[in-house]
Amino acid sequence: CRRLRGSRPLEGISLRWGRRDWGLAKHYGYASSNVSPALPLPTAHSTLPAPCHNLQTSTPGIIPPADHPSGYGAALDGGAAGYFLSSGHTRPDGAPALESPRIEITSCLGLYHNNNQFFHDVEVEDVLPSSKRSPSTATLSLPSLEAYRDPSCLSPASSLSSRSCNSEASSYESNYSYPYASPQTSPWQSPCVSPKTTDPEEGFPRGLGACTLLGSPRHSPSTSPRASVTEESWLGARSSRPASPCNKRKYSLNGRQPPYSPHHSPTPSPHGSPRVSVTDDSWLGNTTQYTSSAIVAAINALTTDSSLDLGDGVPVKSRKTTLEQPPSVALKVEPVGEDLGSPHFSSFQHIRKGGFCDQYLAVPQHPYQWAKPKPLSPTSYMSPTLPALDWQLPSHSGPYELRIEVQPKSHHRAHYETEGSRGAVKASAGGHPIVQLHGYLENEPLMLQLFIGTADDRLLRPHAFYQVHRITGKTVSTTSHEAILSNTKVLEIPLLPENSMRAVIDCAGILKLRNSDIELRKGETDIGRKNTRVRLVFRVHVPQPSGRTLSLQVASNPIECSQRSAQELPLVEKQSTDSYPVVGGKKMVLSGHNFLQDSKVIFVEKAPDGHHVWEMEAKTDRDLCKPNSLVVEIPPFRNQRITSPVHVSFYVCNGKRKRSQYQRFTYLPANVPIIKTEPTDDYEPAPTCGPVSQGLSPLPRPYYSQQLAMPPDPSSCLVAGFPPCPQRSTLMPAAPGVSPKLHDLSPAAYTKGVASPGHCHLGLPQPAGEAPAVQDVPRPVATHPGSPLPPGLEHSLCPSSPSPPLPPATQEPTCLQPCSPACPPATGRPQHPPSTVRRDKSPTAGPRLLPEVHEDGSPNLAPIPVTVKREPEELDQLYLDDGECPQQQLSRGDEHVTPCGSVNTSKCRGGLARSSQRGRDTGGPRLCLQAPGAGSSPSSPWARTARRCTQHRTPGVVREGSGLTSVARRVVWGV
DNA sequence: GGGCTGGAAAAACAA
DNA sequence: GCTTGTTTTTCCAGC
Repeated sequence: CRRLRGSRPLEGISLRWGRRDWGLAKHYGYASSNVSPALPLPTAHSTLPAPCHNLQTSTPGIIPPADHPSGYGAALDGGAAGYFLSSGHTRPDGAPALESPRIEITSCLGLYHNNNQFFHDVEVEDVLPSSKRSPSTATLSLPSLEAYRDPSCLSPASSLSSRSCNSEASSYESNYSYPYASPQTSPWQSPCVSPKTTDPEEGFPRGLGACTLLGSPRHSPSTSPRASVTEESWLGARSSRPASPCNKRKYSLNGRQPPYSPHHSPTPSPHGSPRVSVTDDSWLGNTTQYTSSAIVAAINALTTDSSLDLGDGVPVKSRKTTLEQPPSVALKVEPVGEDLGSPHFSSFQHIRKGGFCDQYLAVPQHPYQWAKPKPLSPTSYMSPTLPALDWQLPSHSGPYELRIEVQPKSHHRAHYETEGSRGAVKASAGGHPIVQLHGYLENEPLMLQLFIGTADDRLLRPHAFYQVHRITGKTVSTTSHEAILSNTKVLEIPLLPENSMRAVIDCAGILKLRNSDIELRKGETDIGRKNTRVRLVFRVHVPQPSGRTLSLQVASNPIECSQRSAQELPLVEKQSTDSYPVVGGKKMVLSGHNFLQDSKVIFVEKAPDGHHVWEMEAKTDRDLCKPNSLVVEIPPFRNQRITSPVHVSFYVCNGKRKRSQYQRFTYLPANVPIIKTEPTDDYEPAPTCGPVSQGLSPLPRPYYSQQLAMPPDPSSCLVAGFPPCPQRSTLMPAAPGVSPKLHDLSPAAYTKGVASPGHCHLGLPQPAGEAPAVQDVPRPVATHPGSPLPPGLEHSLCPSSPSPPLPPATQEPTCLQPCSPACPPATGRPQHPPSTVRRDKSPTAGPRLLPEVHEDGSPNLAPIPVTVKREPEELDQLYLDDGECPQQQLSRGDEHVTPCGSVNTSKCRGGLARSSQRGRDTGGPRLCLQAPGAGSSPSSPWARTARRCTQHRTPGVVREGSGLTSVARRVVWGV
């Protein structure tokens, strides 16, 4: 409230809302981010932690999931309910908590989903059990709606439906991983105070961010309503053309990390999305990422006293933005029924309110469109605790399986707001992607949700730079409806029994948001440059007899959305062979796109730590080379005496920076009978695959480094809120340092539809009918009661292991095995081999023998029997995603960065990579943090600040430009 | 006339 | 600080 009374003219805000944002705000509750610190949050404090599911997991003080019938739902409980119910409109002193204009929101759920049942309380009463009813009303103060851009600046060409709706859900990843990232992540472990996270939909994912909000001073009265005001915002309308560099996000540390509010949690509030930006080329190891995140959190806490002169070097604009604090927001929820008080419900509603993450920004929405009540309201929406969009969900559970019958094309040029639509995503063979829910025998239609997810090596989550775009017209046969969940546009498509619960996705296009716009969002740490791959993520919520909802999710194969990439980068879609004896010599046919006669195929073996152990350029048959096919001779493996399959990878290179993603390949022992596995086309994906995998893709398996690093334990696949399963604790203990990777449900799954171990867990753990899948704590496959062992499960044992038949193994071990080398050390990280090569400084020509990290035939390499490897250290490395060691991961591109593994001793050169290379890095212990900032240009204020800080060993902020190719922004703090 | 597309120039970045 | 190569974003034109 105070914020509204602050420097920013309230009138201005009103105008904005009245003009365009009103509808959205009203529906999505921008208030979330505006929670006033001053609000009486007796419960909030105690329950705030809930929002941050990650934290919950790691924080004893947080509501133990065990106490809750449902997994993450529990987390939502206290926090949400308590917060909302108690916050009310009055302050402790009895004074009205909300002095600023408020919006009375009715049936946020309904609005959110446009479900009738939630739309009106009355209806809810009549139709839904109290437990499923949402609070009748919520009162919001005018939030500091932060459109990612000024409404007036919307490109004329933009269609309403294509207007950006920013996704920020990715914060989840960080949250999720924190518990495992490092013990040092104290900030994360502390109870999250932010009520923001109470939102089930986004709460968890953004938990951190949310927490930050609440716990952060950002909510302090002084904060301006528009925390994320961009230059344009301040100055007014902007041109459709990016006003770069002004538009470039120039974060000040403050901007990202709000100061502490005495009223808030005593524990440092993690700042919004701590996630590190990762692009194809810049995927820095998770290690760094997470560590950095934790550090960021710590820094945040430290910086709250503002004693640090972080402002130096920070663009005024940035300061302006950061200094402002969002208007305080009060959310009043009036429970309709007894159950409304339940945390779940409250949480859900809260989420619907737009989550407290609106601090980031409000995306210009289509007022009327969203305001329309949705006619179809599948029961799935009745669940008050739908999982957040960045939650990793299984693709199948019990009899149900959500499957992508027809995968989308690997390329689809996304359109900008300034452009007209570029049409719906198409299927490779023409037509459009098709999704079907199997095992559902009810007559009630369900709603299929579709959103654009990430396709990098990290956990699947809404893509910050892309949004689904609803396509309409006479050519579109599938009806759809847009909704926004957690700032992520979601297309809702009915799944009708009469259509066999099958939907042709011909109504989904992809909208590209300008990098500068997204990067400017508060809390956004991802970078858009070269982050152009996405996946279509489908979700369906199946109501269970128990009244709960089972949520299934499946992601498509990666889709390259950039024009250039689509035109120039080689893409391997299929490979005729995925395994062969070490002797090599066999011809392998690669199918894909953009192959050239000069294309090179490089085989690479990586050690578990990511080091390249071996590299070999395979011979290609130029005469047979075609744009869509390439014939390559499998090179002999470096070691002809291996006793167990060795997983390697290869990629096609068309020249500098034009490399395909890694593809998997397995060398078999020379004396091992070859099992015919080709042609790939013949391969039939296992009917049931891991959770996140879509498993239907006949396509080859785009090789994702972390595919192999799938979390062995079920819990790992779960949302952060879940407590580690017994198996995990037993088999994979130690995991504070466990890499996030273990939780990663990478795209691996989608290759060949084989689920990674982790995926399997996800899929199996949730007993149908027992409780909402999303709320159930995943259990090891072996323990899963009602789930039959999914066919093809054996594949999950080692997704990366293609054909070699693997002896039957128990599911449990299977799940635990991911970290085992059996699953190839994550190898590839798309498009970065060169970096590694350079690092290795090994000869580039011909086979290279690098220091072997592991011996051939070691148990690690043996696909079976599956053994659990209890080596935390290795896990840490594994989680670096593609198996690259921290150093490697940090050394993206030409930059050589030392991993910032530890807070106090690591020597970080990330953001200062360039400076360091130029001898400006004075070295010494520093904190390496990721933080938003300005361009990475050495001459940029950020870089200068960083150098200065480094040289003087003073805190500073460095952020590599949005175009970071190697390392995300980070904060370098001289110690 | 609007939606789709393919190209490509301009601008922004990064090396 | 300048040059050059890349990548992103905006425009255009044709279907």
